[in-house]
Amino acid sequence: MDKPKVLVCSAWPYASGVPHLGNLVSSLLSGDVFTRYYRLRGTDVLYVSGSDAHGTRVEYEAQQEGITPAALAERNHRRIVEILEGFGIEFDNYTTTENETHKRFVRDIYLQMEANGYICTKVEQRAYCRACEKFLADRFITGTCPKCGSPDALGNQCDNCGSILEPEELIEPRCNFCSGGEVEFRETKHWYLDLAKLSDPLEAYVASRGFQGNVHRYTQQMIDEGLRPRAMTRDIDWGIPAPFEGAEGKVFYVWGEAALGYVSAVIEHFVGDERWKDFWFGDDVHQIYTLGKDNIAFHTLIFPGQLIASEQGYHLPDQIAATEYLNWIGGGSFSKSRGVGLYGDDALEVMDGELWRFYMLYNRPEGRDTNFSWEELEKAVNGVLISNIANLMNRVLSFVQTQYDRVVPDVTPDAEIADRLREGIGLYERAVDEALLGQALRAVCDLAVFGNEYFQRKKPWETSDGAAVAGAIELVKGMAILLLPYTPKFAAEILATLGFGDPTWDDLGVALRGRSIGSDRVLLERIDVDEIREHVENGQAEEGNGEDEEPTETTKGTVPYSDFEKLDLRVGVIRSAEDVPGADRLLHLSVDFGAETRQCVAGIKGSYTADALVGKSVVALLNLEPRTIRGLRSECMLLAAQGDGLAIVGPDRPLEPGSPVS
RNA sequence: CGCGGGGUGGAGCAAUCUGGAAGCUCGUCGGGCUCAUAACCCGGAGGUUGCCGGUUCGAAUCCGGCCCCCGCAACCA
Repeated sequence: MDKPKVLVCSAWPYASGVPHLGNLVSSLLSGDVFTRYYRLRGTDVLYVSGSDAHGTRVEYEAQQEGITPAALAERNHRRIVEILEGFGIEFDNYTTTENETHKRFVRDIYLQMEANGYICTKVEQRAYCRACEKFLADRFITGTCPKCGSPDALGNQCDNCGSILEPEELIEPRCNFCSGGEVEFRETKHWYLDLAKLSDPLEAYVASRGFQGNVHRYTQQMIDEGLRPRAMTRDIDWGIPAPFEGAEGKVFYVWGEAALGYVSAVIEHFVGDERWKDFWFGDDVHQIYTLGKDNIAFHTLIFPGQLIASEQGYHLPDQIAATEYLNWIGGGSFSKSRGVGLYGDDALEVMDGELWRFYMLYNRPEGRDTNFSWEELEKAVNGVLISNIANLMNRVLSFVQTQYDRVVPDVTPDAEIADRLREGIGLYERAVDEALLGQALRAVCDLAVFGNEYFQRKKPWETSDGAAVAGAIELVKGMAILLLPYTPKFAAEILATLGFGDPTWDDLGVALRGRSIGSDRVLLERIDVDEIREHVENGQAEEGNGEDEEPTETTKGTVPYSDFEKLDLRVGVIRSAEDVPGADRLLHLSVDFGAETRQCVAGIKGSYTADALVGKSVVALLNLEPRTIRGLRSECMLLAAQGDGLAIVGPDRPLEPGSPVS
């Protein structure tokens, strides 16, 4: 890669929430490392992304909170910007899909695609809720599965039997937005990107880029299945209005417009000036995209397809740096509602962003999914970064400071070090070229292991071996430069002490012999993982407990008795309990309340097994608004106390099922 | 038979494409050093590479079958 310009693009975080560690390492943080690396090398780099403000999820979350989608998106956008700052992730333009430049660009490019014949339309039957007066995405419909008869199949799939369904197949479909509204099917017209027509140019494009590993696999899989037109419009309110004739009231599908933000964000950055074209036309630019594996097809097929269809001659993505997943302890996906995982804002509260950067990049999921673990966090931060790397740097710096009066011995550094350093730099460069940022970082760690061994072996405190000291400090400088993209603050402090206030890649070749260095001691403090863990787990307990949003104070304020009276609390007996397939915390219970038996989906599997629950007396809230969880309708809520694990609340002597609680 | 990824000493990984003495980091046990943030260095123990079968002079690696874990499909990259 030796192009004069590099455009780095990170996948757009959804404004329906805030990014978690997995989001960060896959997209935003990886992009930041690339950007810092190429900038360090003197390349003209631009780094863009933004918050994806639109779509059903934002609309849904906003409705749950009772605010407008725009307000929710704006609030989350601001939170994301704060998180980026906390992790030291710096953009040239971090915008949102709500900006006018983007909206205008999306309309224009779609009209170009249409004019060139790459947009087709299709009239289809789509689910519509009369109560909500809107069309529903497939996964917002629940009904009875035509294959297995489970009453809780979703519009796109039945979780019970695993069948892939079409929404029309559901028996007695219901709306999930308003919890139970009747669903009917109405005809509606949608505008499609004709990927079938783009198939040949896309295959040629994919072949020309030689994508590696997972990117190649996922893309090839889609090509092999045959590319089909993909709907780019939706019948929802929140989004960018589709400009096609007859498309009034329809908006673009989020994935049909968010990626176009890679272009519009560059245009916006250069405000009216033509320089944006240097990054989007011609061959002097190399484009890198950072994302997680689920996003691959959008970046290798749909987005390039859109650019090709516009026939404007846009440069197509060169490098797709897609990671596997960073999962939570035990291997589950991050999920805010289940209280699984660690989100950007919470992470920054318990540990410095710079240390998180190191941890995430050291454990960057390349080649396979990885799991977060406290042991790994401690190992990476205390063991590798602090004890090994930072200690070596401090060891050598303070040696020169105290034993050589801050002057690097003016002798030729030991060639062994120069060789080793050159080898390490080579490994690092090749790894970054292949988007293996974790591997590149490990090359630096290996240099630190070597450095400690070398210093020990040479014993300069006994031998007064100037060449060894001069060599060691060259190694420290080299490692610090290699670390700049990863731990920018720490590396810059080391380099400043060595006299490199504004370091560049070329400083790798600048000899330190005979130079004076500063007197600062650059130390990183070791972390107390147990304490961090405790903070995180307490925080999760608070959130996982109340479905109520934003518990602002420690006390929740008072409620009038009339409000309490509204709660229909009763004693029930659990008659049956079974695991919910594929869910790690949920149990599907049948609870006897005397007059009736209700089903309940409870997130208590972590503390109770299904078998242990049968026959247990519990207290439950019966008139809580029913909710469909993982396709199963939950008709009541068990009360459970949250402390050291969960404890189900029940009567303290046996009572008739159905007895009221007050 | 939905698609994909993976199973290698206690933990996390490398080697698998291109078969040829099973390697690294951490932990553990023992020793050393004292320039450095109780850091750092050296040595030992610990694996029949998920299971079964096949190909081969030789299999972690190739082929076939089976078992298990994870992800995708819900507010997720």
